[in-house]
Amino acid sequence: MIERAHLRIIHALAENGSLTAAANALFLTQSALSHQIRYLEQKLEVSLWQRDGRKLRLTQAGELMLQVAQQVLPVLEQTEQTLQAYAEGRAGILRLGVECHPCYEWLKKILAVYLREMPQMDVDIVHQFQFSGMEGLLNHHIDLLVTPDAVKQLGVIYQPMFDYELVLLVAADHPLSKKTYIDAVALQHELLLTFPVAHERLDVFTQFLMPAGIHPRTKAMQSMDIMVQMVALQRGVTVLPNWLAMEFCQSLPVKAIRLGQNGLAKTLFAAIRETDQAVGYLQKFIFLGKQSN
Amino acid sequence: MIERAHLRIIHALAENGSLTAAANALFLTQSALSHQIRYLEQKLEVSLWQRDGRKLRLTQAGELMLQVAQQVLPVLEQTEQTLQAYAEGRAGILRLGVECHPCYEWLKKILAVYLREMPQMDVDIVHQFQFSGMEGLLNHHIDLLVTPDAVKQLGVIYQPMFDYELVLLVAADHPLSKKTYIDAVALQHELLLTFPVAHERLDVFTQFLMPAGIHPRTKAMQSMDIMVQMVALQRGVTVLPNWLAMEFCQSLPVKAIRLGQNGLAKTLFAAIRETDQAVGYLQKFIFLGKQSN
DNA sequence: CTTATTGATGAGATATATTCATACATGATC
DNA sequence: GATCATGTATGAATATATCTCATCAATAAG
Repeated sequence: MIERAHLRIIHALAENGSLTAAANALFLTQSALSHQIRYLEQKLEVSLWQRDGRKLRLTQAGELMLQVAQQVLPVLEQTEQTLQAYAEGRAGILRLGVECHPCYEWLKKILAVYLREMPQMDVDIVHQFQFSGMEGLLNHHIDLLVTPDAVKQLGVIYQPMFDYELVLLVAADHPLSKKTYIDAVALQHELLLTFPVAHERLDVFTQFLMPAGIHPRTKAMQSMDIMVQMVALQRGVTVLPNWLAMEFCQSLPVKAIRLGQNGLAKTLFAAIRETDQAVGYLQKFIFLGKQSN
Repeated sequence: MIERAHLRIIHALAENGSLTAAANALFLTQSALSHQIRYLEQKLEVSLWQRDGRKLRLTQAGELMLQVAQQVLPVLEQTEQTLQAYAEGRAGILRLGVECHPCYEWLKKILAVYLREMPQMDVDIVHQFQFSGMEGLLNHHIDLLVTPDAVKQLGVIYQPMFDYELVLLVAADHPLSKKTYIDAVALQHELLLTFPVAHERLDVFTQFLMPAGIHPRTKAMQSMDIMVQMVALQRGVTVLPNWLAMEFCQSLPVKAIRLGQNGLAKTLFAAIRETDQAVGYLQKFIFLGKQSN
């Protein structure tokens, strides 16, 4: 019944004083506006304006409609602007999932850049999932999962973003600190400080220690900073991404050592639903992620 | 760009779960909804929903649009209802003008009935005008003028509403109280209590005393009740509409006497702008006014 | 594997909106 | 008070938008 066009006409009429002027403002003919309102008046059985000399005067019904126009039109215009921003990938909520500690540490770096470049975007970070990050992605709890494991999954595509290497962190005066690389056996009698997750989810176990049948003592710790402090005090060793290890080498008496002769290389992937390939703000995140190398 | 139809579709989709169900709810085909949204998506260059299996899932943009729909649609529906009420003359503001004391007294009676029958109507009563009630009517400060003078005026039409007679009110023990009617001469030596307005605006002067060349002493009074009290105490006489006089005769020792052999007949008219002839709530007022006889 | 349900899409039919031409009304100007 | 400039109303023709129909594709259930 009442369409946006009608609100526009009533508003333009009030704004411009005459139908002719309103028609110009709307890039239509005076006739079009007259017909439109006449049609609406017939439907509503109420007149919205009266001729008063050669001007038009809004009736009480017309005044009501003008109020409504002033309430509704800005909402629609604002909505169109926001949708425009969505279209260009500038606005929205980026819902990210992270499952591993290195992912989270890397994300902290990249996020600052993302938020600076996308001022209208909000970001939600989810690290607790009922089952897994993948399940969260498929259930639409998140829209992008940062993960080192590109497990084949229907409807999900992976994009590599960031390459890094897992390294051993030891005290500068630790016996192992002279080596350029170490084998798994070298860790047999060390205390390995880890994050508090199942060993199956730690690459150093699945890809380095377990294949060699080595099972060092471990101690789970909540805070990475305290973990590194303890390493510096020769109270244990730990495994970190190389770029994090580098940072600690600057400020503390610790050293990073390659795990195995060829190192333990990893890649962080962005996993998104296939249907979301074209979504601007996801593309932008992946683009920035790739640049972080 | 975003039309009411689009909001309706998004809303119906969220409400009914599937496009087909939404289409039924809107009495349209599923095809129509699909085409509409597709067109909007092309214009906005943003997708509003995604197929998820054989259901549809709103995107973030779609969710935004749903929010807007939930904000805007009720406003438009409410507006249509109110306009419906306007159309049936049930809602609006009745802006009344009154210029004479009898008019005002009569209005008080009739207004209670009007407000009871028109619960959605507001009433404004204006009795102060820059120049005249007629000017107020033509300037749209009021929409209906209650007046005893049907002065011809272009663009204004009059409808008779209420007939009454002006009568003389005297104390029950006043010498004149025995008469069935009096002539103007009989008032020559009486003190005439009047409302505080120019004599030219009082019918008893213009239509009874002045034609006979009689100029009794007068005293202007603010309150009609006190005026009548003074009449009862033989401190003067006054002229009132017969229906008001009747009421006082019930409660006080006063008597009403006809002015002249044939009485001083008056009619209250409703004056409205010609352009407002079809306005429901004005018609209703005039209808009730006529019934008050 | 088949079937029922749901959404997408192109073509054609229908409905709606816009323009054009013109009539009508009004207020200003000479 | 006749003329002109300005503004609105309206019928008919045209342009545009919307809807339906027929059909395909995808999917979930039997």
